[in-house]
Amino acid sequence: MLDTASVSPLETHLGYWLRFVSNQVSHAFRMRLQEQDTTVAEWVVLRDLYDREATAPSEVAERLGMTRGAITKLVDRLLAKDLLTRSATTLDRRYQALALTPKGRALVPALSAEADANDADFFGHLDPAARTVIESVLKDIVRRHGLRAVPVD
Amino acid sequence: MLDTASVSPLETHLGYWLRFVSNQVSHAFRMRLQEQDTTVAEWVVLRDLYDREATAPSEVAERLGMTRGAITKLVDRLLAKDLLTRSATTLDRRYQALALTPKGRALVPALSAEADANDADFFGHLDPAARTVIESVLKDIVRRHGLRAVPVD
DNA sequence: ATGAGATAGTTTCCTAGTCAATCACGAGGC
DNA sequence: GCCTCGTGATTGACTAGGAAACTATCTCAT
Repeated sequence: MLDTASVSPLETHLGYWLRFVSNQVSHAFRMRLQEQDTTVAEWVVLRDLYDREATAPSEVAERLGMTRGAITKLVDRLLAKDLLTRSATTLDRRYQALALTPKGRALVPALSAEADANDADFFGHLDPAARTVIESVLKDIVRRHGLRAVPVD
Repeated sequence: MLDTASVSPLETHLGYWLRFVSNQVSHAFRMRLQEQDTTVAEWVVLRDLYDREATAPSEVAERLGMTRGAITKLVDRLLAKDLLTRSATTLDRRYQALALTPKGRALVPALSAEADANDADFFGHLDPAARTVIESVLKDIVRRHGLRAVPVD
């Protein structure tokens, strides 16, 4: 018999279950988006741009918790798909202005519906009390630890 | 003013908060493990091997929800660190036997302590009732949706 | 016994990130 | 007015993992 006394099982950690469920939710969402030829990262950027007139890549990076390099590449892909535009700004030529194209703007509600459906699929059955507990605990943890922004994956 | 009426904010999704917190927990854990020169994926494999005499790579892959290819590479790294051994089995020469080295075995409790500390850091303050609610809800969701195994990242 | 699949592991190619170096631009001290 | 320094964006090197092709081995029906 192996001596395993000093090591607690992974399943005793709440973080384990959190990650497990979170990954399943994300994976299911990824599958949904795949049918719309979109990735989760792309969705998050499109969503971020949806309620702003125009915004700089570095601001998007900041809000989404990604590096500027990642945003550059992500934006390249979205440009290729004609979902957004990247244009120079007049005031400070270092900055770029990102904005959705009509095509990009039109896509967001459809993706948003997938997000809603996915969330309902996993959490729709929760009774309101439980949902409230979870939501407030998670937000509280974010408040305690979390200054950093939206993680993507 | 932009027309954003039809699109619900991300923050209304429980999955958003779940991912947010889960990523923060994972990130903090990654930082802890980094000080021990270990990655999360390595930890999970070591932990998996800890309470088994020996096991085949494909079984590890199955249990951890990774591909066999990923395990091959992960095992290569762990071999290089002298944390486990890979040896042929006599009965079926396709199979390999993975087992911890003494060094690997000795490392696990230290890593486990980090995992405990990390979990306590994020969830230690929860009152038992809230913790119970969350745990049971998460496990219930896994039961409903989740046949797939432990996600790594 | 042998040939057709099934299975274990490895390898190759691809993707999507990070990090660090670099380039372009602007601001502020002198 | 310049020079230095900070900042925005891009690029290249690197990493970890997935998908699928490939190799070796085993199993089983004939």
